[in-house]
Amino acid sequence: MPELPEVEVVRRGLIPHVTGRTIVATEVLDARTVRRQEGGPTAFSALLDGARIGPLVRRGKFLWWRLLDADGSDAGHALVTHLGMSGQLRVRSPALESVSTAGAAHEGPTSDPLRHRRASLMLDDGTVVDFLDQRLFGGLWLSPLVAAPDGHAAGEGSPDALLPASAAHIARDVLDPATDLPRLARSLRTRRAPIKSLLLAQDLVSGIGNIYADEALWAARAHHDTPGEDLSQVRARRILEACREVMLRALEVGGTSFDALYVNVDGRSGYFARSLAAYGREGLPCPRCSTSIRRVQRQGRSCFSCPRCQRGPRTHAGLPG
DNA sequence: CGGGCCCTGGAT
DNA sequence: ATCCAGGGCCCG
Repeated sequence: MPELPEVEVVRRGLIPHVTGRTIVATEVLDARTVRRQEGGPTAFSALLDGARIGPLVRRGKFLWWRLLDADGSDAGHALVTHLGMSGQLRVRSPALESVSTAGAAHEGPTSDPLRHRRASLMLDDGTVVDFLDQRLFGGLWLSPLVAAPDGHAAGEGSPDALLPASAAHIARDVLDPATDLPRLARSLRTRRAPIKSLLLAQDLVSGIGNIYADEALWAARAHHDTPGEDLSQVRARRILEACREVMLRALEVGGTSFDALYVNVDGRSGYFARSLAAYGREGLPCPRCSTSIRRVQRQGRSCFSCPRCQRGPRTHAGLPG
């Protein structure tokens, strides 16, 4: 599942292939992929046609492409991409295409590298960027730029404080130098909701999904059910620092992937999955104390934790887990 | 702030 | 045939 590190890997992978290029055509195979677009896929394609690609910027799990007019001036809007659950951005060059096609013909339809292709952008040098998405939770759209109120760079890779209006409600992420961790920790401590819900709330702190939330809570020896208001400042900070560390570590090895849905921009999977300590490890030993990792459901999502290292507020009470 | 929904395909 | 996976948005 693409969370911050995976999206950052995609951003870095795309940059050399797309920056400075011009979009000469777009193809929308599934109209549902073009979301929140005034005028729908038709307007989407019309506005993108002829646009030049400027900086690629990421905030949390949102990745946007700044666009320039033909004369190099800022177009005032950005191409926003969100990978959702299963989205991928893949780069194809004419030279590689024949290789891929040959491989697919040999191995059958399930290994078709363009399976679940929903949209494509054709660039002026022949490069094609494909958006693949099995579950259709991801999407592409154009959004006008607005200024981030704090005046800092809007996200990783941003030349200025401008960001898409449709991402303006997304908080800065824990890797953003403009994020004030102590202040964020204090704001978590004003909330009654369980800490894991708070870590997943993208309008408080962005980029964290179910996997890294569980990993960070494990690393910080914190229980997912602990209300934010019950955390000390030190403990809240420690959890946020764990979020930062676990995502930096994932970034170093190219992101997480374990169900073959996610691959990076070159089509290769990251391999952080090997070093997951809690997530997806129900019944397996905790790497710290060997107690069996336990899985419980919260708000329809799985939570994996060590019942010994991560003592919670309700270990004896009625809730399952 | 929690629950339901979107959506597909692999597992059971 | 049914369940499960979950990011983000919308609802009450």
